[in-house]
Parts: sequence; structure tokens; C-alpha cells
Amino acid sequence: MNDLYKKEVRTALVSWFEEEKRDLPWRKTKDPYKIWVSEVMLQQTKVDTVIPYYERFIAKYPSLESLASAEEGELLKEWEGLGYYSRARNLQAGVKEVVESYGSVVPSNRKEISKLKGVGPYTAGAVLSIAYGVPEHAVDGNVMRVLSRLLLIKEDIAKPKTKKIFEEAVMELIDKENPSAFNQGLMELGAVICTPTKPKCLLCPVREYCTAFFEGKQEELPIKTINKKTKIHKMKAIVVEAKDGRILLEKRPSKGLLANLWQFPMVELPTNSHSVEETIAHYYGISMIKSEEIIAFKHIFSHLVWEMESYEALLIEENNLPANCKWFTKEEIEYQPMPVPVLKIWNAWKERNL
DNA sequence: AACCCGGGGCG
DNA sequence: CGCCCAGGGTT
Repeated sequence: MNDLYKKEVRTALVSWFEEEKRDLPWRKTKDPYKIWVSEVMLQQTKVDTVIPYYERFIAKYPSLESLASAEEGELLKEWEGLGYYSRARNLQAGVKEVVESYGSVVPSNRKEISKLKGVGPYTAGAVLSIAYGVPEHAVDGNVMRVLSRLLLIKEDIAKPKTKKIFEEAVMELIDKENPSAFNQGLMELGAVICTPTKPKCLLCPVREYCTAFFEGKQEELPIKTINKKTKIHKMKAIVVEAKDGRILLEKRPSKGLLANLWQFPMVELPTNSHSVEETIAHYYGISMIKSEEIIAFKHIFSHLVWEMESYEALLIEENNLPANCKWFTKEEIEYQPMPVPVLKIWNAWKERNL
């Protein structure tokens, strides 16, 4: 890359961004805390989904201090549906560190900000450049895709080592006068123009500098090796209502998938020798007089699929429950953060019974 | 370096 | 329905 090429690329990118950028809530502020929150949410979810979550979250927790002192259950309820719940916990842990050890000022250098829980190389660079105007790289999947095409980088982006190549490329190209617009411009380009499939090259502000476009290879980049196969778990869940109207919930293990969240009692299929209802009733030590299928759906994420069916059941008598089970009033359930598949069961059940 | 962690969207 | 997307933490 010669100096003229670099200058022309960053000028074209930054002016395009300033001109065309989408009007997003977190682009109205330079508050490092709010930028931080938005970046954590955007790591896992598309912009359109994040917007309402971000608005509610900032309204409820407008400052570092308010989030630091938040009750965890309430925090997770705000996060409900976003997934990756450990990131909400890590975000709060990081925010607490800032309040307690940095006088409520988010650090403005990579070394210190990277010590915060949940702040990795990407988030560090994003907050530093966007909130503080520090010329630091913020390489995410969008940036790797854009640069692999622009500079015809053929390394496998699935390999951890490869990210360093892109970080160095960003540090060479970055606009030191406006690192915020430069980094956001790369990501915006990846989001709206330089998309994974069918990139809109004819609308691209840096098309004339794009090596892959010149060679007609933009659809072949980036190179990425395939990921692993999906595991399938078929589950059946039941909604058990006691005579006093309370509902039985079970707490998930403290580690692993959806750690510590509450769900309806469920068993993995197939069950042999007994019906699903009998198996569940036996396992949880309860009795049921009827069960009826009300909903079926599946829940997908990168390496696992649940196929769940919900049953409703009626409790005749309470026996000794497993230690991780508890009766909740219907009101209490509304304040309980739950996985989306469990929520769907609950909403379907309510629609039929309340 | 490999694996784990949700949920949504697309063809 | 199969497939893709993605950054940080843990092992």
C-alpha cells in the first residue's frame, strides 16, 4: 500500500460514512459507557434487533453507577431475548470495575480498558476510537470481510491468527484525524454495501480501490473454513399448575448453556418405555391428570438445536421436589428472565389459560 | 488452538 | 429446512 492509495481510500470511506451513515441511537452520543453498551449488544445481534433493547437499557441504566448497582435478575430481564447472557453479567462486572477502580471514568487507553471484564480487542478499539477519538483498530467480522476484499487478503478468517493481519492493515490505513468515522465506516460498509453475499459493489465508495472487485473475486472472499455440525437435542417441556395457581419452574445448572436461568420442567427425547408425561411426572415427583400439546418449535444456535414441545398439566398433589425446582406465582414469572423458547411456551400457555 | 455461548435471518 | 452470522471467555 503506498501513501497515496491509503489517503484516497480513507478519504473516500470517511466522507461516505459522514454522508450516508444510518441514524442510530448510539450515534447520538460520545458517552463511553453508552458506546460500550451498544458495542456489547451489537456483538451478538443485528442492528434492527438491538435498537429497542438499547433504548430500554439506557433509559433504565443511564449511567455507569446505575448499572453497577443494578440487581442481577432485573439486568438479565432487560437482556432477555438477546442471548449470550454471560455478556450481560460481564458487562456489569466491567462497569463495576470502572466505578470502583477508575473513579467512574472509562479508561481511554487500550492497556487499561482491556483489563475490564468482557472487553476484548474489538470492544476496546471500538470504545477508544468512537468515544475518545483514539486511533485504535476495531476489527470485527465486517471489517475482516471488507478488508479481505479491498486488499485481496486470502488468509482463513476462521483462524485466530489471521485477525492480526487485519489489525495491522487497519493501523496502516486508519484516519488519525477521525478514527471514529474510519472504524465505523468500515463496519457500516460491511453492514450495508460489502455484505457477505451479493455485495452492492456498484454503490461502493471504495470500489475503484478494491482489488477483489478489480479481479471479480469479491464473492469468493473472505476465505472461511466451515464450522462444526449442529447437535440436536429434542426436549419436551410441560407447564405444571398447582391447585393454588402457582407454576413449577426448574433452575438450569450454574455453568454451561443458559446458566442459572429458569425453565419449565423438561426431559430429553426420546424417552423409552414411558410416555413423556409419565417420565416427567416421575422425575419431578408430581402427579398430572391431563396433558395436551399446545406448541411446537425449534430453537437454533451455532452448535445445538432444541426441538421442543410444550405440554400443559395439572397437579394433583405436591410431593418432594428436586432441589433445583421451585413454585412461582404467575406474577413472579413475569419478572423472571427466561430463555426465548421457554418464553414462547409461557406466552402460548397464557393465551390459552388466562 | 479449540470449544462454548443464543437468537435471528435468509434462500 | 439447512445454513450462516460473531467476539470474548475458558480450557
